[in-house]
Amino acid sequence: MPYKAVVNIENIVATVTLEQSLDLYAMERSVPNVEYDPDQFPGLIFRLESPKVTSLIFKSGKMVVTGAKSTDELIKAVKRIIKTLKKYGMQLTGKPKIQIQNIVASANLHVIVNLDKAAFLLENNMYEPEQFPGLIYRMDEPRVVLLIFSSGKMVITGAKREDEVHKAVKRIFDRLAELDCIRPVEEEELEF
Amino acid sequence: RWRKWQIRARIQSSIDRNLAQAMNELERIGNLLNLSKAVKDEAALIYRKAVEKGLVRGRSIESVVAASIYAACRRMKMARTLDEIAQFTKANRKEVARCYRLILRELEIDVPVSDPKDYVTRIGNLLGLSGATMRTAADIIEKAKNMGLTAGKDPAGLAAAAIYIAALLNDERRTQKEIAQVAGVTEVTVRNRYKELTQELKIQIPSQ
DNA sequence: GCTTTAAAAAGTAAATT
DNA sequence: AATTTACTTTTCAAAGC
Repeated sequence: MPYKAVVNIENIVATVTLEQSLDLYAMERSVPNVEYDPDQFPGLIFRLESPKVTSLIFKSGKMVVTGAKSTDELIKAVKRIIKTLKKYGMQLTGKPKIQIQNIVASANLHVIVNLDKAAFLLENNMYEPEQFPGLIYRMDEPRVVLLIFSSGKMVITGAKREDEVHKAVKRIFDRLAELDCIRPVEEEELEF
Repeated sequence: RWRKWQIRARIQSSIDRNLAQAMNELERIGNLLNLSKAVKDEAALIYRKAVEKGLVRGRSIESVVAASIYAACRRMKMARTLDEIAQFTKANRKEVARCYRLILRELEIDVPVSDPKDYVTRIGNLLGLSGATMRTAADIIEKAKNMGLTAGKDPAGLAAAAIYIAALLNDERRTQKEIAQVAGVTEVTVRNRYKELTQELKIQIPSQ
């Protein structure tokens, strides 16, 4: 079974530290299209159209940026968020510190996975088709969680670096192969 | 020395009090679900392990009891959905599921993957179907498994469709609606599984 | 633990048309 | 019966209850 996995980064969650406190009430008044309801959630919600990301901004000057599909997109988005806030009169100084907290990716192994067999032979897994169609596998190294479907498609989450995603996909493919839990796809429609 | 004994005695008495209350709950829910003594005993054993490992701290006794019953049913191959069990508790399905996952992780308990055949037996009995029909349905499930049609699918939905087909083949037809109701799935799910099973297994349904 | 945000996978569900 | 929308699972941070 040749290894021909296709991996896609779907979402990057990152924290941004501005190192200065912010007046979210003033921000809500001057910046358009923001949501702020401190009774519901302490963060102000700011949506950037391009790159399409959503930011949760806190009064401590820390923010959470979600939705980026690459590191480049994430950095570009953070710059634009800060530029936009400045445009509407927010006083921002210093350079933001960006930290990736979680990377969510999808992958396709292009094989059929025998989930019943994998559930029996694999360690640290949970497969409850009454609750969810995927097998949940907690990998120790790299430390990520994979949601594996019988179609050979999967979700990889919990990674902090992109190489961890690729490493995890290769590792689970090898593991499933050695446990004899995969078989070729009869006929696969090409996706473009 | 004395203090250590005192602490141990206090912990033991708290476990005893917890167990006494839990066993009442277990008996109540178990009877409402018409579970046999063997299943209730298994659930009691699982619950006792959970208490000893301190898994009940910060959680309601009722939720952990419900989760223990679910785990016991799975081990004893007594098909019961989480919803069926959770309906007799104040907790919702999500909370019972959380406790169940905790039990699976923290206690070294092996629970086999849910088998649609267990649901065939339960649905067949609830509908008063013949043993022949249930055996036909079990055969359909076995063939579906071998063809890889069951992975990721709700075992209750698969069993419902297999029962629907088997009942038609054995001339004791039941409507999709009544099967869906006792199986705890929607008619749409029964129909979707029915289409897939008849097509992939090339089952010919005699027209009425 | 909860609240909010994003995203994929595949199954199931409910509301419209 | 086909669409659309929405929820199941997993991950992670933020501040506060």
